[in-house]
Amino acid sequence: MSVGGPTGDDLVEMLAALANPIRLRIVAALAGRRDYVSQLARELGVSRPLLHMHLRRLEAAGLITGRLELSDDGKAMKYYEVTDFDLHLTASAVAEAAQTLTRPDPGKGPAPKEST
Amino acid sequence: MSVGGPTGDDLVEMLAALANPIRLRIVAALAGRRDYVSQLARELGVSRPLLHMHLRRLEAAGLITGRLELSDDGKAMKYYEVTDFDLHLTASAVAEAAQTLTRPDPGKGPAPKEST
DNA sequence: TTCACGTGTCATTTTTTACTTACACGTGAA
DNA sequence: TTCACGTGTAAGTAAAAAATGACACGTGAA
Repeated sequence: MSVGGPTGDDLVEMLAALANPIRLRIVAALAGRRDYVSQLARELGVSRPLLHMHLRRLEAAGLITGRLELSDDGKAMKYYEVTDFDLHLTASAVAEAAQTLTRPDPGKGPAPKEST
Repeated sequence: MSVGGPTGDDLVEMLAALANPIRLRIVAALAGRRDYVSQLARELGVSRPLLHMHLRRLEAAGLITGRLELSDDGKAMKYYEVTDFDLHLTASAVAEAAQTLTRPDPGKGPAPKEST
């Protein structure tokens, strides 16, 4: 067992979170040093509202975490850092995760016909 | 160097391809045995046009490959099978891949202002 | 010929994501 | 008070992904 296993749904969420250039760069930026929102927005060249959205998606997937801190001059800064995620993706790993998928409920019934 | 590395763009494409319940189940289904389109559609309970779209996305990402074969009774069947992909995702691996991202050209200029 | 089963695509709608703009709130310093 | 800098969110639009339905084509068997 490499991963110890996120459920299929969790895996989809993690993959979807990483499957975006901006979010990939966010994770990359936070890989070394933690950072606060406004500063990160400046570094990546994106607007804060947009960054905020991406940060939420990454945090929801469990790839980063953020906490609010008070700086010396009294400002509330939200610092984000990456978690120790470690995903090993192979065909068999995917096969295992897929067993716990609940999302796409195909109705279990007969597949949609078309011609007859 | 762990991965040997898909470029950032390729990585995004692979992740996007896997970040979907149906496609995850397609890979899972093909993990053991190869299969042809119509049969796979029945097994997964999805329409062929939809499956076709997902197969294309997976194949474009290099996760599966398909080839057309002629069955004994003369029918053209397209068989798909998984490739030997092996993605190891960690914060540092992402950081490395992010360096070769070309997609989200932020214009390189000053970050979008808002208040001032 | 017609049916069953295989292949494929085009057109359209529905649903999500991505993104921008504008706003509101709080605090220390000028 | 006003400015600079931090936080967050709501509203609306643009773009991309997902999904459906209707086609067209080919072949062996009834």
